[in-house]
Order: sequence, then structure tokens, then C-alpha cells
Amino acid sequence: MSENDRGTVNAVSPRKPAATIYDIAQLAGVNASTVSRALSTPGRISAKTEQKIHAAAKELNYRVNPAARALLTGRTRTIGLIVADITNPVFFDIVRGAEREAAEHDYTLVLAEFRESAETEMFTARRLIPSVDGLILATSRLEPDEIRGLAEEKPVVVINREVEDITSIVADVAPGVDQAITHLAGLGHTRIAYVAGPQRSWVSHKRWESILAATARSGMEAVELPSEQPVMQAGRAMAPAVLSSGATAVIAYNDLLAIGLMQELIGRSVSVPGDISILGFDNIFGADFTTPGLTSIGSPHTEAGMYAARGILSILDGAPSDQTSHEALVTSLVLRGSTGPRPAV
Amino acid sequence: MSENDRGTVNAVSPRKPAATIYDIAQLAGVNASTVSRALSTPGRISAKTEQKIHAAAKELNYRVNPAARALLTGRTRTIGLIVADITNPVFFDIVRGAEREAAEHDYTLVLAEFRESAETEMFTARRLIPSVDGLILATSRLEPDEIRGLAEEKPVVVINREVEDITSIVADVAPGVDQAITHLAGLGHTRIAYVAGPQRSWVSHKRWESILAATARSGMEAVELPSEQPVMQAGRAMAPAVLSSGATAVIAYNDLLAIGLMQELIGRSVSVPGDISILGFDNIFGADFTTPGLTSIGSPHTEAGMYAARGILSILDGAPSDQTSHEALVTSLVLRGSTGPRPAV
DNA sequence: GCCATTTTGGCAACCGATTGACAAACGTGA
DNA sequence: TCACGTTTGTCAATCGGTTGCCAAAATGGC
Repeated sequence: MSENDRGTVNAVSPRKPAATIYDIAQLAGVNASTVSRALSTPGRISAKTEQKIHAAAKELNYRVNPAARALLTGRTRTIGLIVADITNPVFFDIVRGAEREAAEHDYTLVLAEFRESAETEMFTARRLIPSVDGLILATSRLEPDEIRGLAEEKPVVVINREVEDITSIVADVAPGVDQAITHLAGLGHTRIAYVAGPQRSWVSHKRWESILAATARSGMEAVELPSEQPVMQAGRAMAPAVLSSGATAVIAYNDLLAIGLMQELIGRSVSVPGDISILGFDNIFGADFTTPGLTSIGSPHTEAGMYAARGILSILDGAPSDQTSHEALVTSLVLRGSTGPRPAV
Repeated sequence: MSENDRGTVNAVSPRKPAATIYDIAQLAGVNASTVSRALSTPGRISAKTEQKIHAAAKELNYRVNPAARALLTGRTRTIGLIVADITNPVFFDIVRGAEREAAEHDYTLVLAEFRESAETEMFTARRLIPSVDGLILATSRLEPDEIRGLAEEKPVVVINREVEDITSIVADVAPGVDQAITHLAGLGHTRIAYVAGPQRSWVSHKRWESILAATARSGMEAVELPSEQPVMQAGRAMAPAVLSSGATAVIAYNDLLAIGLMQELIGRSVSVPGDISILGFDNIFGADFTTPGLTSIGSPHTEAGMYAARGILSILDGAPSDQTSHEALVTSLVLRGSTGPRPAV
């Protein structure tokens, strides 16, 4: 063995290198550019040669090198998705929808999570943006200007948020709320409470406004009760406030709050839905684990993810990048056991 | 305007192109290779020039083009993760762990889901493999040979599965099961039932073996009851079999089965845990939504994802690619309300 | 002040695929 | 058979960053 023996290097990388169009060209006895054309511009090359090239490509198990293509075309065929918390069940379906839509168009989904401040989010976005063709922000805490700044580099779509000049995907909360209020009105309820989400949450305000409008239309009363955090424990802590509110039905900002509240009430021997009806928002995974099952106003999260990915793709195809599409995403009421007739006074 | 005016092209791509090292070189008055060295080989360049270049890079908001780097180095700084079902709560934490570990090392996580056959999985893997440095298979239905074939191209790590010559991440089920059986023995139970998972599930067999061993050690009886599918509905359907099994405690293959079973039993006015104790596996999101809360044998899924990503990275660093590391991942019992003393006969 | 040594920066090739420009080969009609 | 138009395949440049090699410049010793 000579001193050039690269045994150690071999140990580092014992894999067979991927085939290139040059390998195919050699095997098929043509020029590499002919190979490229045969693979990407069908018809440009004679059928005979094309077949020979395809055969060689198959034999070598050829796959185009995405980096090489990206370098030349400037397109990575990749969409980035940034969420605050991967384990938040609301995002599972968004991720799924985006991934599905991306894969459908032969794009790949890149996923990143930021668990901290807006600073971390910006850092994550900056890290991702050079390697993707577009960016979906599912829970952005960034300032509008920061988001617009990102959009100057690559197409950006936001979900559950409205930012001027940026395409945004927002579910229309009204239909689901209308169904819920109609449902409650039909059960005889006349006074309902809304356990609100975080003060700064745009979504929570939207939900409250929609509830206000719907209850007014039905001639019902509605009160808003502030909560600490949108988690189960905070929901439990809301029990006294809910009981003293005089409401016979409660809509919580999200299912976690609703479930916590329901558990606490049941623990205090308050019957659900016998004494009080409870509804949540989002229809998360596990909303049917409770006894009774939680009635919830669900959003089409999967579709939101799909539309977001589709939004990126259409911007890449030259569409304007400031369209707001609510209409297509309609919330709806998912009936389970936690709502029932207003108790006799 | 001449007929060369490219107004439409501009409309397609109105974004400012990213700065390159050539832009920096021009601004700093040096050669592009000097820029490259200043940025990637600190010390190779005089401090004065280096500073000038860094200033120029900052001014132009420079970010290295990943495609260009990948083309030359062969490394994309990307890890692929393929799961069967993104919305399966068992995977959330795996995804999170893998993403966190990847981001920590300045790698990016690429996520893909296959919802169909092994054929789809192979297609997905093939689609991903050219654009990643390594592949994590979290729920592979592929044959061992197929997996080894993928591993010839890029580093591969499997989770919750053992494949010869492939690095695999498997949690050690014994500690959690031992804790559970000890817990049940302490409560006076002497006969327990295991509601099994899918016939072909390697994990389900492991769990059953571990339960058999632990019950034998404690002088308890154990019976295995086959189920249809590892979902809630199938759990409900198991109620009659469980009731006639004579067992006073049931361990289900996973939490969904356990929750379904518990709901059905409660619906039949069987008290949990008064008449029968129920345990699940996985400690999924929502296991605390039930009343009573579900006692479950949990696995450190986040860590599994982290170790898988770390496994890819260490193979890339030259480590052998056939290490099986169970030891580090230890299951443990999460106590909630669904287990209690054996009822008086 | 001169030579030897080290430091510093530039040149050019390279990674793999794509594409405009062009030449070779082919077919057709007169 | 020749001129012409069309089809088919080749050449070469390009994307942006990296790196081996070399020359110029700076440094140090005497």
C-alpha cells in the first residue's frame, strides 16, 4: 500500500457516490447536455437516443443533484415552515397540510420550531431563508415590518394573522360561531361566557367579536372572562369565575382551556352538560378523550396548511403576494357531549 | 422602451437577489477567494482585511448560498425525517427532538409523511435522499434489505425498530413495565390482561414479552388479548373480552386502545379504577384529558428523536453505522388516576 | 542592505446540471 | 446531384463557493 492509500477517508465516507449525468453520458455514448435534454426536455432528442439515455439512467439509479440544479436555477424546490411549538396539536394538521401540498408539487417541506422569543424566530427565519423557495409563518410573533423584510427576499405566507402586503391564510370564524350560538340558543341558553385567550392574541379578539355579534343577533347576553394562559391549568383556575358569572354555557378560547375547566367543574360535582355546557375552539386531537366528549368549533387546519403552501407556489409562479384569503377556510361546530339543554332554574 | 424590456420577468421575480461573495469582494476591493477564506477560515487572512470583508458582508446582508456550498462539498446540512403519520401524537415529540438536535448543529430538518403503502414510503425516501445528508425512518414498513439499500447512499437511522447493520434507536421497555407491574402488585392485582397491538408490530411483541417476564417475577398471571387496530374504536370493542378475561388490571398496547376501552367500560357503568385498572403505553398528548387520567408507560420520544439526529451526525463524522443504542432511552411509569387497588372479590 | 522565511492574496479549476449558439447530419424537392 | 431547411447532438459558459498552488509582499536575522 502506498502512502496515498486513503483508508481513513474511506472509513469516513464508504458510500457509493450518486450517479451524474456524465456517468449516464458515458454509458450511453453521448454528451452530458444531451442527457440533460433527454431528461428534462422530452421530444428535443430523438426517440432512440432518449430511450438509450433513460435506460442508462435507470441502470445507474440516477437522481438529479438538487444542489446543482438549485445553483443554476435559483430554485431549491423547498418550502420552509416555521412554527412556535411543534407539539401544539393545532399545528400538526397545518404541518400535514403543507407537507402534503408541497409533496404533491414535488416540493419538500423544511420544518423549524422556535420556542423562545421573536428574536429566536427571526434567527430561525434567517437561517432557513437561503435554502428555501418560500417561507410559511404559522405563528409569527414578528413585527409586520420584519415580516415584510423577509418577504423582500423570498415569498412569505402567514397563517392565522393579517399583515399588510403579505398573503395570509385566516379561517373565517363566523360560521362556526354562528352554528355554536344557534345550537346553544336552541338548547335554551340565554347567557354565555367567553373565557378569553392571551390579551395580545389577534385570534382571541376575533373569536370574541364573532361571539358578541352572534349572541346579539340571537338576543343573548355574553360576558368575557380573562384567563391567564391558554393551557389546561389556567382552565381549571377559571372555574370559580365561570360559576359566578351566571352563564349556563361557556365557550373557551381553545380546547385546552375548555378541558381544564370541564375537569375542574366535574371535580367539584358540577354536571357537564347538566348544569353547564362547555365548548372549545380548534377541535384538537384528544377532544374526544374527555367524558363527556368536548363540543368544539373546529378549523380546517389541514386546509390552512395546504393553502399556505399553495400560496407560496403561486407567488413563485408570479402571482401577487398580498392576497388575503379567508373565505375558503370555514370553521364549523363539532358536536359532542359537553353541550346540553339549559338547566331549569 | 425596447422590445427587450423584461417587464413580465420582473413581475415574476421582483425580489432582490441575494448578495454573493463576488459582491463582497468588489465592495471590499479583494478577490472572491479571499472573501471565502475570510468567512470560512478565520486566521488565514490578515486581521485588517478580514475585518473589512466582514463589514462588507454585514452591509450586504450576506448569507452563504447553500446550494453552491452543497454542490462543492457534497453536504447539504440537512437531515430527512420520514414518518407514517405526522398527526400521530407519538411522533410529535420525535419530530421535535430531531429538529432541536439538528438546529443545534446548524442542520435543517426536512420532514416527509407517507400515508400509504411501503411503496409510498420507498418513493418518499428516494425523493428525499438526494437532498439530505442522512435519513431518519421513524416508522418504517420497509424490508431490512430496502433499508440497507438506502443506507448505501446516505446514513440511515431507524427508530423503534431493529435492523441489522443499521443504527437503531429503541427505548428499553423493561424499566417502565417493571414499574407498572410492581405498582399493580402493590395494589393487590394478581391477574392482568394485555390488549395487544398489530400482529406484525415488533414493538407490541417486545411489550408483551416484557410484561410476561415482569409478571412471572412477581408471581402474577398474564393473558394476551388480540385487538383489531391500535385505535380508540378497537379499544371500545375490547370491553367484552376484557371483562370476561378475569383480569383486574389491563395494559393496552397503546394509549388510544386504553382510552377507547376505558370509555366503553365507564359507559357500561364499570368503575375505573374501582372495578378495573387500566394502563396504556406511550403517554401521548391528551392522556390527561380523560377522567380519570390515564396511567401510562411513557417513552422519552423527544430524546429518541434527538438521538436519531445525533446518530446521523456521528455517522457523517465517521462513526460506524450499525450501533444499536437502547440503554440510553428508558421508559417509565406515569401515574394518573386509572389505576387503583384490586377490587374485593 | 541582502537573503531566507513566512504571511498574504490571487488565479484557476472544480462540483453537476442547464441552456443559448452552433455545427453536423439528415431529408426533401428540383 | 445540389441547395436548402429541419432535426439532432455538441460545445462552452454559467450559477456561487471552495481550495490547491503559486507569486508577491512582508518580516526577520545577520
